[in-house]
Amino acid sequence: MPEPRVAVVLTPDAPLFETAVPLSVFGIDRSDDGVPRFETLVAGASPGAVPTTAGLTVAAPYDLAVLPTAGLVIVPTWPDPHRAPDADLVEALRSAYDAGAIVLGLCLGTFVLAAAGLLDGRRATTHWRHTALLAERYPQIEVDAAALYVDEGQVVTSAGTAAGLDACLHVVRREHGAEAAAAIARRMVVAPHRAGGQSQFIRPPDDEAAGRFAEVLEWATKHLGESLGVDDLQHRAGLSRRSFDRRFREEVGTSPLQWLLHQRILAAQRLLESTSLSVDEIAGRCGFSTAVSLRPQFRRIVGTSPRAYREAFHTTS
DNA sequence: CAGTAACCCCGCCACG
DNA sequence: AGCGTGGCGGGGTTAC
Repeated sequence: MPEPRVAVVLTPDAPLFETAVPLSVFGIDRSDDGVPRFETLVAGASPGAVPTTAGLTVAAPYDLAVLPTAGLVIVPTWPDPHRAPDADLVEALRSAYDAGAIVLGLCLGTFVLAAAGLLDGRRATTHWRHTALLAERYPQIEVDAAALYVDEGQVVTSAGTAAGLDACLHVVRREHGAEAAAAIARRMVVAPHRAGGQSQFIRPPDDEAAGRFAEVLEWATKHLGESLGVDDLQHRAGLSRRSFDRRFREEVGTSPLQWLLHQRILAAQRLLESTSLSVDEIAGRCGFSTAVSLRPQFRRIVGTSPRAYREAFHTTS
């Protein structure tokens, strides 16, 4: 099987962070973690070197001709929502779409997709500062200002900056499975599921079962202190134990207990960062019976002891 | 650290 | 045949 080809558009006056987000997800070889390798091509929207918002200048090795050859095309940003995208970018995007490519617009990249007509009659989102402008200029788009990202199948759009990361991971998950997405998230050291909960997620409307699953996960993160077991989650999901285990791995990319342990450790890290509670107290609040049971898990997942973590956090920031 | 009890979780397979 | 479900077994992991 050939490596899936991903094209990332380098836009004029590129905001560096937004451009780097999809490259960090797709452009790094993590095949040693079981993640598929992507052939990631950076395509310049205009020839030559491009200045970035970070003050440095970058050059793209490819041009817009590669867009129609890619299976996934990402427009990470656009410099200014009032500025109309160039005709050749719009055209390249359209032919990529017509060739069957998935098109992903992050942040203001949504405006480029809109200009290409790819969002007509669909739901979409963009950076919260410009959702009103998007809705005003494109009344045929159903703008969802509350969504982190919106999945319309062949077209996916995300809200500002960091939500682009969620959208990229979502596409990996959809196309290559939760296990691959979880592995990437782990390597990038981001939470595979936003701490804020699943309520921000806009899922495909037909995905009822997955929505129920998400509800259970959100409930679990709010009751970590009650030392829930896997059977508590299973019971709430209303599935048999066997089906719950199976579905959990498909949906989340890890086993229920391992997920729970990760959530507990994440909670412990937050408390270590933001409070001066004793490790014992923190252990209790995160669902460990004592600090004794917290410590080995903390070391396994974070790599240090709770105390060392707290100290390092406060001296680094 | 060591021992034991409890729990997890995934292959296997029968069932609808 | 194909597909999702769920009981069972038990090696492996985790809790105390």
